[in-house]
Amino acid sequence: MPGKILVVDDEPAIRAMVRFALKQAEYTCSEAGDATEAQALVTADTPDLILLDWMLPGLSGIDYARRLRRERLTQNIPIIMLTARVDEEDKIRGLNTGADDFITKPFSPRELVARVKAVLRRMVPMAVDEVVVSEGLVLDPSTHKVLANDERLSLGPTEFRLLHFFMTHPERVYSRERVLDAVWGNNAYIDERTVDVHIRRLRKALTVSGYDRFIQTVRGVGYRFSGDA
Amino acid sequence: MPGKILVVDDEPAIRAMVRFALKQAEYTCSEAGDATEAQALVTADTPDLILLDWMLPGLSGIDYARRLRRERLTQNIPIIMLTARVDEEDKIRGLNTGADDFITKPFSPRELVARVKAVLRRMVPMAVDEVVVSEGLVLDPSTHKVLANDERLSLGPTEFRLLHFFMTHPERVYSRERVLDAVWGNNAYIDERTVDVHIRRLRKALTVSGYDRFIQTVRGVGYRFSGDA
DNA sequence: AGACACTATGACGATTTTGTGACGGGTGCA
DNA sequence: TGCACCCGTCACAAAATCGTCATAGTGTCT
Repeated sequence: MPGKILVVDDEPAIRAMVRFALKQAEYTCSEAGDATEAQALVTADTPDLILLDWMLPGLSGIDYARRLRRERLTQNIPIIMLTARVDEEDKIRGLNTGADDFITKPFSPRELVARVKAVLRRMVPMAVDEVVVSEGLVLDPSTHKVLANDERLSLGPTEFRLLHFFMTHPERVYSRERVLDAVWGNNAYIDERTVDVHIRRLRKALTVSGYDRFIQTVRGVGYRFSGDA
Repeated sequence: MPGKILVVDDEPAIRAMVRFALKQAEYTCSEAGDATEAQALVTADTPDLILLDWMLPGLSGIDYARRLRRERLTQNIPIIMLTARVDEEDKIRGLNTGADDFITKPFSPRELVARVKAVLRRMVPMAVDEVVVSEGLVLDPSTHKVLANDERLSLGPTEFRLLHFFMTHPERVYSRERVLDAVWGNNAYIDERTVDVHIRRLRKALTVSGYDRFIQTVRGVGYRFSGDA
């Protein structure tokens, strides 16, 4: 399950509490005391969610949130604002921060985790899959796009899953049965030959950019995805 | 926690109990015995949350909730429905009331306050008024206008929110379920295919200026907003 | 070479998914 | 009250994808 969370607050006590609560819920978290520190951590290892204190020394939480929203790389990261008092909430709300939620101090660990879960569930779409790359072949599950040498190629759902499976399990031969389990699901009543057909379709799609050679047939055993012939 | 809460119930005993419990938790509250009274109070001083009895003399709680949801000014106010018996809950749930939570009578003051707190906490800022731009497409939430190549195009409220969502979450694929959550709200009981229809309407609106290509359908998964084909 | 086993490929009908126009209901406004 | 608009749902059309089959092709072993 996903969960790198960045906590930005200048009060160590708060950070400690938050860290404890998040650990409890099996989230990993990193901490920063101000926007500068935070930015360093963000670029180093992009978090899945940011807990951001409203009042920060230096660049304020609001301004930092705006900045994050403007940058392409970070604009999809959900932000939860931490505010000291409730009446600040309305103020902030009117200030075009891109906050996805607010938590008012003081808050309980339970409350914190509940909100984090809610926001992650709502904002982070689908699975937090990683982009898979293999010698010029790029497969991105979150955008559902496949690029072969910067050239976009279109695959059907099954072909997409098939390629995804092979790209994440390269250099190894898989029997048709195993492929069926992995790509179609562990309990599909599908003829094994069907795998051949989809391999064929996938190959055809990859051929236009010369990547069909990546899919190799191992006679009597199955198929393998590999960079070398 | 400041919170103006409107209690709508025709039984004075219930109102008294609720009033007491809420005062205890430092909420201010106003009371109404039917929808007409309630509406007067709502327009006079918009509450932060409404406790609404299911059965009311005159306009029923369900109908009143629906009405509140439809009006722009009140559609963001969370509503907690009070029901007499548990099995009514499912019934109401299926009726597209916009209720955010349910409480079954009889209930303890403790439970009441807990639910009220929870719902208020869950309130997510809907208005993030920042102009969003994407390759000649300009969307301004504050004026509620959309420009495509300086050409004004008119969208319905839902289409507007849909476009806003996609423009602020580009590239990624979103399932119909996610889109419903994000655009219609987390607790709308709406058929998933409705998303298709609104996508269709949005596409038609964008077509005149050639921006319909931005909305791509990913078969078997959902939709994506992206500049490149 | 010939037989055999396995794989590649194109076609086809069936199924699933999406696009689209229409309808009825509801609301706000004149 | 009548009108204009917007919404959610439906039924049907259109399109994409799927799984299977028949057949051709390829490799392997004797």
